[in-house]
Amino acid sequence: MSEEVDAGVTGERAGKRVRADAQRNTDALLSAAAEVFATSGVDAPVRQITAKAGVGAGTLYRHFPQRSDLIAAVFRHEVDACADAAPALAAQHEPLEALVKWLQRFTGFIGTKHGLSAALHSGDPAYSSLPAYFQQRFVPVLRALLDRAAEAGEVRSDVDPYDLLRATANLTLPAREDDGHTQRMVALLIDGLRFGAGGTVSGPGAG
Amino acid sequence: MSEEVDAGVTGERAGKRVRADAQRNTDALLSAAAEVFATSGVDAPVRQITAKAGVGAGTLYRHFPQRSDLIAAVFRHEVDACADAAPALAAQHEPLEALVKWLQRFTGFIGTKHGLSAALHSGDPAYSSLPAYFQQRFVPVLRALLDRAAEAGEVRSDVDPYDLLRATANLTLPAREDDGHTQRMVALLIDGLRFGAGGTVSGPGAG
DNA sequence: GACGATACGGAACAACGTTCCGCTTAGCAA
DNA sequence: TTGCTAAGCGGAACGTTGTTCCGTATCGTC
Repeated sequence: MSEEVDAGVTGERAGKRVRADAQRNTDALLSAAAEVFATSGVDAPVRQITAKAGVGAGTLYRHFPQRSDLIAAVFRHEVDACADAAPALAAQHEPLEALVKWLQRFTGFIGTKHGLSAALHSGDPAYSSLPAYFQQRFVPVLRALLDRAAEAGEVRSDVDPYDLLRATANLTLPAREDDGHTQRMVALLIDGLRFGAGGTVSGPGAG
Repeated sequence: MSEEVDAGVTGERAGKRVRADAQRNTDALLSAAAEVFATSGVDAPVRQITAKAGVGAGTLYRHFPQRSDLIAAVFRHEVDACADAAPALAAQHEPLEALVKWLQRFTGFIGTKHGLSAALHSGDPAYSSLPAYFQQRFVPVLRALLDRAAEAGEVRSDVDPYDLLRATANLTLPAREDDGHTQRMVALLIDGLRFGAGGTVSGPGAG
């Protein structure tokens, strides 16, 4: 799932040995960047990251020539964690409930990524690999949840998972403080999914 | 509708006479900013605007101490134009159709404002006046459309206009190219509105 | 035409992303 | 252990940005 994307970032390529200090600094940078991104967003000053990691600017640019490389590396495991949560939810809950709960989990994940949306849509080709990874991890997960709910007759079957993924992310990312707006609007989207579904129609309120 | 927001930006305050060169430069800056914003987004370098306007940096900061002042002044008439389109739509179309058509008009307006979303949600208090103006112009307009459609039994009545406004804008702004995603997702939102409404339930597809 | 108030322009400053290069250090061989 | 070499390191330095400041130019009036 991450054969090409990984190479050149973590430095654990097959044919080359990595010097110990290089690996150490890479890890320190990833750790520091994760903290700084969560605190100040992905647009945080580079020097803030290098200072926290205790390395020079040159070191950062050696390991992550593109800023997107650093961002991608930091977020990849969070993406994986969110995607991997879906099977458990599907096993524990009814189809619609599992779908709703995973979307809530997804909004929780996206909600901490301030500034990421702007970066993704900045038009800078350096960020082009990020949406691809998001997509290839999340689309199958959401498709499975949607299909299961559709087979149960609880949601309609004509909605593209990628559409719903983008829409949910777009609704979530711009929120600064959690005033319930995101949850209400995602619930509204889910009601839209249920509208006209084959199953029983009970009433609004998906969450 | 714009008593407080206007003062101090256009320079046409009541008690003070404005020097001719000051007014000339204000107009030149507004005109230049409008062009630059449309071309390079609202994050365009300040010097690009001052150069096009043929003024110094000091002149810009004198007339627009906050960057948001300039942005607000440039976009205000576009906001007004969009808001003012609602009554005509309401007069020409059925309640639900008028609501849908105005939301489409609204997405068209928002769709050209690349970078504005990031600015609005950057957390910088300097931009706090912009959402206020958007809100005070658009919320009453959308509320009227929603109320009319709700009275006709075509949509539910428990949706806050401001919520719907933000959601639609959030769905629209991040789009780089128009692949129909925004229209599909706004249609899904509208289906969510129709879900559980008092009137007849016909089937999905609001557009 | 002269005067005071107002506004102008661009140099100057601070903070940023990014590059570059002399120095350090890890890894290996003897 | 010692010495060698290539890889890697740190931070100074550069260009670009937003923003401020102040000597100078201009406007409006007498």
